[in-house]
Amino acid sequence: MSFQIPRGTQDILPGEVEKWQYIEQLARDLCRRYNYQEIRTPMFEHTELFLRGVGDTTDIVQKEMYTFEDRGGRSITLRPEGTAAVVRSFVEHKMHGQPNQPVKLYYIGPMFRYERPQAGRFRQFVQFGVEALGSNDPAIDAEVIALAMDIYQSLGLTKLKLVINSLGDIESRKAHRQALIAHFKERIGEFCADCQTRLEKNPMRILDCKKDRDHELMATAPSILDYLNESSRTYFAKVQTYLTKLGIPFEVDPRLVRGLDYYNHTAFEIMSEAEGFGAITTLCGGGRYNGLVQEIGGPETPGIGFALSIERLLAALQAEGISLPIETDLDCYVVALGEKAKEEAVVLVHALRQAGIAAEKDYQDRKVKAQLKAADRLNAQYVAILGDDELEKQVINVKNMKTGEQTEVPLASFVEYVKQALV
RNA sequence: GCGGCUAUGGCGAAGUGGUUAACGCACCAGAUUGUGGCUCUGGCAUUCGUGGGUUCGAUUCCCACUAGUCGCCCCA
Repeated sequence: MSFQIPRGTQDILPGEVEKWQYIEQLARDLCRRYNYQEIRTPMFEHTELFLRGVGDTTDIVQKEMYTFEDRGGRSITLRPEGTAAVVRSFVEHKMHGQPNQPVKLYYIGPMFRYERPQAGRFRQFVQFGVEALGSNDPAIDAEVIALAMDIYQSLGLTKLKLVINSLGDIESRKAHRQALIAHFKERIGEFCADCQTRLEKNPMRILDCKKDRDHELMATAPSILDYLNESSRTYFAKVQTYLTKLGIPFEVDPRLVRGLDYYNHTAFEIMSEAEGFGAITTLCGGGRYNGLVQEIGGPETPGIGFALSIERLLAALQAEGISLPIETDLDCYVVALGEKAKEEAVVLVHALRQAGIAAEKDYQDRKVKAQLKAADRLNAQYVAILGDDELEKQVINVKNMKTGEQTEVPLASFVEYVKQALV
């Protein structure tokens, strides 16, 4: 009997995990600069939260949730996204009453969606996301977008495309919805089955259809931008002004519609335009969700955020041929030959480690040559060789692996010597 | 949820209805009885994703399942 990892999940092994750590660290550092603080919420929540938060007409809720009943008879769901939980926590802990407004939070952790795995799509994947709650200033929209771009650019990605749109406020959306229905209604029979059901449920999504994108009615469809009321239009214009001032290039795409129900006003996506990136090009998606806090039971509070997947970020790095500056070198490898020396090596390695030096020794009872080879494989900067001869003289031979130079050092000052040499 | 392709040692990858399953990398050992990265020599799959079927005989043919992969839907 042997076991396999569950479908759509992955083990991140040494050699790969360092990249994750690097990216996570970078994201955390940037959040500090932008003054976003980490929040950690559970990996599962009451199912109802997602029904209300994400929206029960969305695909995520309708067919992608990991939902189960726990032993207490509660319906529990592994979180498919991060925003609903953050907002839940915001409301539950009454963060709207905190002195520092807006409340700026970030999270990083696994999300779960029951989907068919594909390039850049997993059943468990890691999202990094931020949420800014409590401000209606278009500047915060620009800040959130800037932070997302900053992460990608700090990693060296260049083939990026930022697409933004405004979905308007409730009033604007309503007007647009009516216009869309009127536009498509008579000839909806010429569209795909999905679009036909979308007409009544969420006509905006028709614009996002991949199958019918070339239909003549698509080009002439009423654009949300023409239905934005005064305040929505002003808001969107301001966001664009800020982005321009920040030197962030963007493209307005009136057909950008996000799949989660809670979005309004600013919506954006960052895509990779790298060659051979595959069918899924979206690296990051986000937008404003001004009604969500209330929907979750809190006071009327505006909010905006985004989420990006580390898996796709890594894929984009690979597509652009970028390798991260990851250090895994070992400082010192202690080679020992002979029983006495082996015993002493145990002590020496420990002493090195206590002094803050990354040290290793052999545990496979290998010959000197093989131990050197192991040290070489570990990219050891120095190798310290200890045999009976050295022990007798109370010295140890320290070899610089780059230059090949070897120095005889008194055992008493060995740790200090290595420490100095490494500087 | 739907469709295409794939599944052979740690990795990559040949191959055949029939006694020993190429090769490369990696790994181990030796040449070099205490010194790495080069070279040479040798070693390293009771077994070809799992289960079932066809057959005298299957890793090779068929079916199912599982998984990967690419695409659709959707999304991060």
